[in-house]
Amino acid sequence: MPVTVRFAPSPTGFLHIGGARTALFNWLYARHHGGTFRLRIEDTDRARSTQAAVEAILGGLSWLGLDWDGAPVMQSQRIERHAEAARRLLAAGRAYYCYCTPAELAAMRERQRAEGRSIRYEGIWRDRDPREAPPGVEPVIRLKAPQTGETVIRDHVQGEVSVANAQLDDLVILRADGTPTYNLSVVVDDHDMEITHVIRGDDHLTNAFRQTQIYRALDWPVPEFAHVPLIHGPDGTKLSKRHGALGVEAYREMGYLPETLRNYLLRLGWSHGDDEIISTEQAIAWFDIDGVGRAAARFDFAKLDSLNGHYIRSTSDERLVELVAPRIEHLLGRSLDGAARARLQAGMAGLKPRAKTLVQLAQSARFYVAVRPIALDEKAERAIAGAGATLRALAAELVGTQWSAAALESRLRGFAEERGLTLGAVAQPLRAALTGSTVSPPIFEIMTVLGREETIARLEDAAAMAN
RNA sequence: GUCCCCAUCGUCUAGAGGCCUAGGACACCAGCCUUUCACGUUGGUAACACGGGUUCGAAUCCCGUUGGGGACGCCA
Repeated sequence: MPVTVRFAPSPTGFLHIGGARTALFNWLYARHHGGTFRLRIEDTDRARSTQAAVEAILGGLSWLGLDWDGAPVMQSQRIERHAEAARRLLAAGRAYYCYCTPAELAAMRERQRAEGRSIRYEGIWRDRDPREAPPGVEPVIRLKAPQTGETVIRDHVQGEVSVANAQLDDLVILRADGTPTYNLSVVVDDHDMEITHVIRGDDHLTNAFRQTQIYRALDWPVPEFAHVPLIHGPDGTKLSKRHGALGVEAYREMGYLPETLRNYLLRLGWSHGDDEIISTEQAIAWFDIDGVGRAAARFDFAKLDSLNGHYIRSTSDERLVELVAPRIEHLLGRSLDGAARARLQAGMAGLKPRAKTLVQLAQSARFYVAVRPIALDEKAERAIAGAGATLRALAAELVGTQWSAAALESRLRGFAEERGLTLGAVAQPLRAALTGSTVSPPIFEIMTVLGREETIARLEDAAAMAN
């Protein structure tokens, strides 16, 4: 049977990093096995689902490069089909009406909590005659779950996991208003979509037991399960929207490349020996569930940064200019003309090994396209303080110098030597004058990118400021 | 509280009984390279949670303890 997997987010917020990894694993599994990767939007919580969230999720997946097969299934459009399954179970005697009110159930849970017992529905209406139903109460439908024995799932990550059926209660499958609940909807949709492998977060492990019971009641085959450990925050607890989990678009804004995220997320919980830098092609070739570990992992920005630096370094100058130009335009509050972009392009080779993120790259590239007189930071001001005469002499010296990095370097070395200065003593004020900073790419490279006229003008600007 | 899961350097992990004096990556420290900062490169600090078994032999198997996490909705 061909592999069919799905990613089934609920559109109640952005696509967070845990969801992104789940999507990645499903996508890789499908691509590796030549199968199908489907999307299902679980929007049956009409109160919390929003169209904006649907778009954020689709946008996040697209940015990550995870393309799905076919149109996304909107779960809300299938509730009639779900309800029908519930009615079928009712007719077959595998489900029953329950007339408990939400208030009664809350009181029951409260009592159980107080008595230190496990919290579950006690089957009050399981065998009770519906004719005893209190007037005016719309019933829910509950699954008549097995009460003895155990339910076992064979999970591809967790192994064989079983739970005593006595631990599981008769869950609601259809609400009083006639709408289906989560576990029923998932089972019906996974069945109808012919999902062969359910790969999802560990937090769904207990749902797998209930879903297995629903599959059995419906006489449907149970799919393969793979429950992937969760990604924890730096504090070691589940990432959630309420404690700092970020959407993938936040990572984009912070200047991470999609290939970085793919590689990083892949290595969080999955491994292939000692391999760290793994291209997407390689990942598709290598990925399988047996490489997934069983322990939760913590998210670490330091490693993400390091990986991103690697991918920035291996990205073409052209693409980097495309990515960084809008950020610089935003910083500057104006658009860049062709000459400015040409400078960025020319300077990119020296800029990119110094950046971990596109944010840093934009910041460090800014001086190339800044308009004179450029602003100097504090350290740069200190670097030129008292160096006015040197900078002026340097400007004069540069008028007739051949304009290549090699020629400039030998000329500058001579200039420093004549004055009994180290190269650094000349280079630092020069760097400060040209870039406004004490940290930059190689100074001779910068001069060739800036050109003679701009270089000399910036030197004179700085000289004037220095004394 | 009940149930389920997990446990190797600070972090991500390799490890499927002898190849382990436990390997790699990030971070950190030191050196080299060097006009600054990076990049690169060399070296270093650093872990099998604990206690019992099983075995000639255990990071690897079993049991327990401890610690961590997850789930217990007419949310998904």
